[in-house]
Amino acid sequence: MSGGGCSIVWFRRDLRVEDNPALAAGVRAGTVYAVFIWAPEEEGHYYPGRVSRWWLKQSLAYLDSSLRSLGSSLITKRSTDSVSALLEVFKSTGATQLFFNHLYDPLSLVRDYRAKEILTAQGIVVHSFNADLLYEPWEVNDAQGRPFTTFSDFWNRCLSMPYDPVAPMLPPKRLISGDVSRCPSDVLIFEDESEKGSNALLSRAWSPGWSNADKALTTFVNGPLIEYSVNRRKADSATTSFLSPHLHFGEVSVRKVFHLVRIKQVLWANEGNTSGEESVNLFLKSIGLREYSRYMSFNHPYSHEKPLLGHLKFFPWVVDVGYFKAWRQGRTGYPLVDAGMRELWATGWLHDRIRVVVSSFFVKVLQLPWRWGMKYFWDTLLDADLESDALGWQYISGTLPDSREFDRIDNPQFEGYKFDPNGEYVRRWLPELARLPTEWIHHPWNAPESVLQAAGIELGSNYPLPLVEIDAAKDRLQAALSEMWQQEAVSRAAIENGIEEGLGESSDSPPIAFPHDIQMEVDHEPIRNNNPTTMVRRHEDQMVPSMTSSLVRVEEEEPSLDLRNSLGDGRPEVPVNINRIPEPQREALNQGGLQTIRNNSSTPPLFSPTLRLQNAEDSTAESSSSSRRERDGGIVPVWSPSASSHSEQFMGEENGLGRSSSYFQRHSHSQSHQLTNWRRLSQTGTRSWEVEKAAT
DNA sequence: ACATTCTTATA
DNA sequence: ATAAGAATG
Repeated sequence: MSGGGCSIVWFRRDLRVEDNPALAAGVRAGTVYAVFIWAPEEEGHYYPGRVSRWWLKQSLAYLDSSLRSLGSSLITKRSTDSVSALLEVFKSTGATQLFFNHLYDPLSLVRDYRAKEILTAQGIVVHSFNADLLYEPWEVNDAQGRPFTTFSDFWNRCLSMPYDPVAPMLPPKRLISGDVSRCPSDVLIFEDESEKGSNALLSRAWSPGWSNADKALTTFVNGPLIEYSVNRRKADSATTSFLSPHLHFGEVSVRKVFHLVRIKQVLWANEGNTSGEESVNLFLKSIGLREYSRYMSFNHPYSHEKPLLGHLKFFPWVVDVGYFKAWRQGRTGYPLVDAGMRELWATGWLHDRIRVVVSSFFVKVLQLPWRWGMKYFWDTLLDADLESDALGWQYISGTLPDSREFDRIDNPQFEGYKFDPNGEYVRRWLPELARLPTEWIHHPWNAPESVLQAAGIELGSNYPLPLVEIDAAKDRLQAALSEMWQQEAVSRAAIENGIEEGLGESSDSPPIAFPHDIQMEVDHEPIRNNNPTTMVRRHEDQMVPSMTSSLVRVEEEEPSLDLRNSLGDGRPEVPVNINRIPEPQREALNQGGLQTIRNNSSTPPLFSPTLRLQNAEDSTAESSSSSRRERDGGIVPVWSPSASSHSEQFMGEENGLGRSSSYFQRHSHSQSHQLTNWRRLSQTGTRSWEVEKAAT
C-alpha cells in the first residue's frame, strides 16, 4: 500500500494485536496511531459495572504493552462523545484514514455509523472489519435470504456455510508509529476509591489481557475441552473455558478459538474418540450462542430492552423490590439459587448452568421483570455482555421463538440434585448450610428439626425459608397467565372495535383502550399467597430500575414506583445520561444513510435491516455479493434505531397480536412446534390464532 | 423381537 | 413438559 497514509486504528472491544484486521490494515496502510476512547456515558443505562471496568483497565494495559513492543503505544482519550474525540485525534495527528472493527450492540451500530458519516464528510477514509464473529450477521441467511429466527437453524447454517470462517492472522511484526507526542493521552479512571478494595480480590482469580487469554485458551483446549460433554453440568468444577470475559473485550479472537478447537475435533474424530468430538460440538455451540447474540442484536436491535415476541405483553409481572433484593443477596431460601447469587456477588462469575437456574427462578418463581435481572447481571458480571445477556434472559423468559416454554417452572431443588449432587457448591457459598448433610442440602425446609439443630441451622433466622413455595409459584403463574389472556382478549376486542370505528376517525382515540393502560402506575393488586411483602403486579414489562443511583431516570419509569431508595447496595454511581438517540438523528440515519455512503465508489453498500425488510430480494443479493469484499474493510454495518426497523418480523409491542400473527404466519411451516407452544400459552380464548391457522 | 420404563437434552 | 433414544424385561 502507499506509504504516505497516516491512520488511526480505533480500538474498542478488540483489545489484541493478533488477528486484528483493523490493526493489520492500518499497518499495511502506513503510519499508525492506536487509539482507545473511554466514553462510558455513551452507554447510558448500560454504564459498565465495577468488575467489568476493572477488567477493561488491565486489558488496556496489556494492549499498550504489546503495542509498545511493536514500536508504538496506545493513545487513550477520555470523552463523553467518541466521535468528537475521534475528530480531535484526527486534527492533532493529521491522519487521513480510520480503521476499526465492527460491533453489533445497538449503541455501537448507531455510533459507528455516525462516526463514519461525519468522518467521511471531513474527507477521512473509513475502513471497518469483522473481528468479532465467524460470519457477519448479514452473511447468514435462510434459503429465502431472510435472517434465521431460531438458534439451531442459524447455527446449522453457520456450520455448513460454503466458505469457512476467515483463518486467524498473525500479529504484525512491526508497526510504524505516528508521533504520539502530537496527541497526548488522557489518564483514564476506571475505579473509584470505594471500589479498590473489592477489586483487589479479583486479581487473585482472574488475569485479563490478551496473553492471559491465550493461556486460558491453550489450557482449556489441551485440558478440560475433551471432557466438556461430561463435565459441563457440574456447577462447581473448573471445566468451562473461562474465556467469556476475554472474548467480550476481544482479547482473543473467536476465529482463533474456533480453528484451534476444530483441529482438536478432527484429531479426536480420527482417534475414534466420540465423546471428545461431541465435547467440541457442545463447546462450539456455546460459541455459536455468542454469535447468535450478535446476530439477534443486529437484526433486532431492541432485543436488550424489548421482548422479541409479544405474547407476554399483558403478563402481570410481579413488581416487588423485596423479592428482587432477596434474590440479589442470595436469600431466597433455595440453596442452589442462593449459592449462585452469592458467588456472583463475591466473584463476578457464575457457571452457565447456574445462570440459567438463577434467572429461571427469577422469572418463573418470583415472576419479576426479566430486565431487572438482566441489569443486575450487567452490573455484576465480569463478562457482562449486552448481546449475550439479552439473548439469555429472553430465552429464559420465553420471548424468543425457540425459548423454553413459559409455562414451565424449574425446581431449584431438583436442579440441585443434578448440578450439585454432593452439595459442595452450596456448602462453599452458603457457609450457614455447610454442616447440613447432603440428603437435605437442597431442601433444608424438609429436614427434621434434629438434623437442622445439629447443623446449627434455624430456618427463618440464619437461613431463610423459601421465599415462594414452588407449588404456590405454579398456581400464581397459572393465575397470572389467565389474567394475561383476559387482558389480551380485552385488548383484542378493543383493537377490533378500534378498526371498525377507525374508518372514520382513526387517530383520535388510542388503539388500545383498557383501564390498565391509563392506570398502569397505580395498578396495585393484592397477591394471593403467604408472603409478607406487599406485592404489586403490573401489566407491562418495565424499564430496569436504577440500582445504584438516585439520578438515573428512564422515560418509562413510574413516579409512583420508587425503586431507587430501596436498592442501594453501596455500588458505584451510574451517570445520568440515558442512551436515547435524539429523534432528528434517527431520522437522519434512516433517510440519508444509504445514499451518503453509496456515493463513495470504493465503499460497498450499507447493510440495514430496515432496508432488507423493505426490499428483501435486492438487499439480499447485495449482501451475499459483498460479503467477500467486506473483508477488505469496505462495509460498515449500519443499523438505525428507528421505530420502523424495530423487530419487524417479530411482534411489536405496540401492535401486539396483530403483528404476532403475521410473524407466525410467515414462519409457521418451519416452526410448527413453536407454534404449538405458543398456542398452549394462548389457549384461552385466543381466537386470532385459529384465524391465522385457517388462513395459512 | 417387542413393549415398557428410564434417561437425557432442551437456546 | 416432552420427545427421542437407551436400557430393560
